[in-house]
Amino acid sequence: MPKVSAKYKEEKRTHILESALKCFGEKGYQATIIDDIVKDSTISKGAIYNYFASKEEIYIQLLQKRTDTFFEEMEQENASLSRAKEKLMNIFKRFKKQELTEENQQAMRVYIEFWLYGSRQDDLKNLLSERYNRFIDYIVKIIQEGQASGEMKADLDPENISRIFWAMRDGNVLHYSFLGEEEQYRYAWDVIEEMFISYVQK
Amino acid sequence: MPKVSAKYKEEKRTHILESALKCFGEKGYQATIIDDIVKDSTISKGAIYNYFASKEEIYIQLLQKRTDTFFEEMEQENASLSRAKEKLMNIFKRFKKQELTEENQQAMRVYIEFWLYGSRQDDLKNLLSERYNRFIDYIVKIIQEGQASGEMKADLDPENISRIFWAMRDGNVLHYSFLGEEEQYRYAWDVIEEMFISYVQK
Amino acid sequence: MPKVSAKYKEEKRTHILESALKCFGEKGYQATIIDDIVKDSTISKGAIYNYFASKEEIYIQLLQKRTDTFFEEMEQENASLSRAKEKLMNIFKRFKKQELTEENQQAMRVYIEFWLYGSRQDDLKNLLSERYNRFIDYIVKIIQEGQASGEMKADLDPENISRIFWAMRDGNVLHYSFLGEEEQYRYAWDVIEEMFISYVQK
Amino acid sequence: MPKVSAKYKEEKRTHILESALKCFGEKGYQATIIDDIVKDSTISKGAIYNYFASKEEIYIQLLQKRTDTFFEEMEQENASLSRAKEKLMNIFKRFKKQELTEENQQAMRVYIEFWLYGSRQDDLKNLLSERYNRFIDYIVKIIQEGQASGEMKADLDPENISRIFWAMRDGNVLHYSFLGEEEQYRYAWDVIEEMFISYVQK
DNA sequence: TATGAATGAGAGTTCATTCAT
DNA sequence: GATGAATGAACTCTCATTCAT
Repeated sequence: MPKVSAKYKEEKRTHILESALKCFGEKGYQATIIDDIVKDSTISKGAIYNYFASKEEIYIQLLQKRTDTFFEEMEQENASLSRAKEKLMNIFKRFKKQELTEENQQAMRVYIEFWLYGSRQDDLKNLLSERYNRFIDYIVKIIQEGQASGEMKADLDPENISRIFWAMRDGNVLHYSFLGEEEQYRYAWDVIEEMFISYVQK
Repeated sequence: MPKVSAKYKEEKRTHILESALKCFGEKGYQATIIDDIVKDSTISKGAIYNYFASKEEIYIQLLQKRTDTFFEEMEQENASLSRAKEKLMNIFKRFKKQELTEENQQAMRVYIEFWLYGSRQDDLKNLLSERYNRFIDYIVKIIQEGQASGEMKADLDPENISRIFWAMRDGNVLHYSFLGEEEQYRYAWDVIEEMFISYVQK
Repeated sequence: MPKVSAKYKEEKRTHILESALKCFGEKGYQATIIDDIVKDSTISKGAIYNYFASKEEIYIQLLQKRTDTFFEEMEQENASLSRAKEKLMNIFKRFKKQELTEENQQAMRVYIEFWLYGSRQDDLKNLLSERYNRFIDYIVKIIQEGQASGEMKADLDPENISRIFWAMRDGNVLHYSFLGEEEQYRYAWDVIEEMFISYVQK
Repeated sequence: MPKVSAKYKEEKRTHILESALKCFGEKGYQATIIDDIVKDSTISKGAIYNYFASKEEIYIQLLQKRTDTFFEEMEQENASLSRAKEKLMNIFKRFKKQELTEENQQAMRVYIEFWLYGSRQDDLKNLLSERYNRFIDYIVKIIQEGQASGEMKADLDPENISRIFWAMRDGNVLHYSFLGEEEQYRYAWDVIEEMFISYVQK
């Protein structure tokens, strides 16, 4: 019989992850020290290590959680849409709205940094690959739907197009997270959407 | 009367920078320790500090050197081309060829990591901003030329288009540097070129 | 809820300071490395840095603590004495007794070294100036009392006399700390007392 | 047959010593790095090591040279004086005049620092002891002359008196080198002279 | 479970000294 | 004799992780 409820533990985990995201976003993963998270969360160092085995694990779980949330929300929103193009445009819309919060900008930074960091460590690489494929697949399916319904060009390679989509998005986020210019980010994203949609549709 | 020739010193600097690029590329800037560079270059730690004031300075000089080289080479190649579209396509071609070397893949990684790293330190931020603007301007001018000659759509915002160009490129490089799949990178880049060119031209 | 009591922490601090004093005394401030203090105190390097921000801060706190102790003790002893001359003689007595311990000899050395060291760094200079003035003032007041009560010559400049007092003391300590000859130090100090007292009194 | 004259070498040595004194005075012995001396003297690092075996040796020779110069000059000045008291007063006068130059203030600092530094190393300790005794003896002889001629109290212990003299001087110099207040230094020295002379004379 | 003091293996950097030219 | 580039041991300080309480 556990001393504290599962709910209590889950909340504490979430609390730590939120603080970690904030710290990683502000200072970067490598530059963040555990004491930063202690200070921000007001949870003791020992307690943090009760919930997570290492600093790296905090990072990983953070990523996992955000990825899961992204797909849950996207799935839900897109469920009501029938056309592939609408779904695609909805994703563009989401990124346009969502990413302009301070919190999200930091989250993006964290995720790019981790990408670089993770690409040198085999155990992480698998994890990141899986995650990457999930994102790729998501767009692949939409493109395939569009091709099936005749909305999109039949001769597109869905996987390649999907890669391009995420490359554009990550590139834009990379620049934005560095430059911090909301207006220009949004503006660029609009034009990217136009370019992309006009390219894939018939 | 200098002890060694300027050429000798220049070569030594270059040698250190090459080793540093290799190490940074393999392990990342933050994860690379000076002793890695010592081992790779077989130059003593003290000697390295005779040529560079700090690990950060090595990074900066690396960036500077590569940037300069890029512009020199690009300028030269493009000098013989008269049409804006040709110039643009030449840049696409260059990235397609160039980036597939192992060395270049690492260089890209280094440059993206530094971008993240630098975005939290004011002194570096200025440096990176300047560098960024140089790249932006380069494409801006080509777009403007294309608009003036009637090759490209008149209603494009050259600066925005340039941002998009670099975002796409950096995004693609980011993915490629992580995934390391040459074929797919090249393929994606081809399609990006097609999409981009067809979008900007009349 | 603190993990350990304030008393525990205070004792640990004191323990570190004692080891530091011993090391600084034996090898000098600059020549002492943190590992010397680690070895002597059997407290880990990290723990030392939990209590003090830097090697310099250890030094400063050491100085502060000893200065405070000196004034507290002196104040207490002199409280029961009514005549200025008695107070002055009491200080002489104290130095004669006190300084012959090994520990004190080292402390003196440390304090002189720090004086030289600090005289080149502006932040320390202020600190040392303040401390110096505290010592000067202490004797100034006694001289003024003596002048007011008619025990001491009215035409003395109390501040100058005070400076001379401390110059003589520091000079004597400097020689002693180098030569380590207790007997001669004590003997010299007796004669200095005689010379000084006979000069200031009516 | 030497390639360069002995005179040339001697000048070069002197030049290095002058620069070293300047550097040591400004930054302290330990804080001075060889490159400071290189810069100030415009003599190459290698050349400096041709003339001196180590940084420490530069220090030692500096001390030796200044000590020799002091005694030579003092001997010469005092040769023309017949009375012990006059000789003593002449030494006081010398210190009053001499020490107020910037150069001398630094020299004093150097000498005190070295004293502390040297007191922990046996090889230096002997050297410094010898030097110390030379200074002690110098005043001892004057006191003895004064006692023989009846100018000074017969019951003084010349060695102790001499120690006191140097302690006062070094203490005063120590304070002055830190505080840098010429006026007060001079003023204190005047009063010390008065106190000392009146104490030793009949 | 929670706490935060303790640990110690590194990290970047410095600098006296050497030695090939 | 002169040069200054090269060397590498040594230094201060950091911080992820552990563990007694």
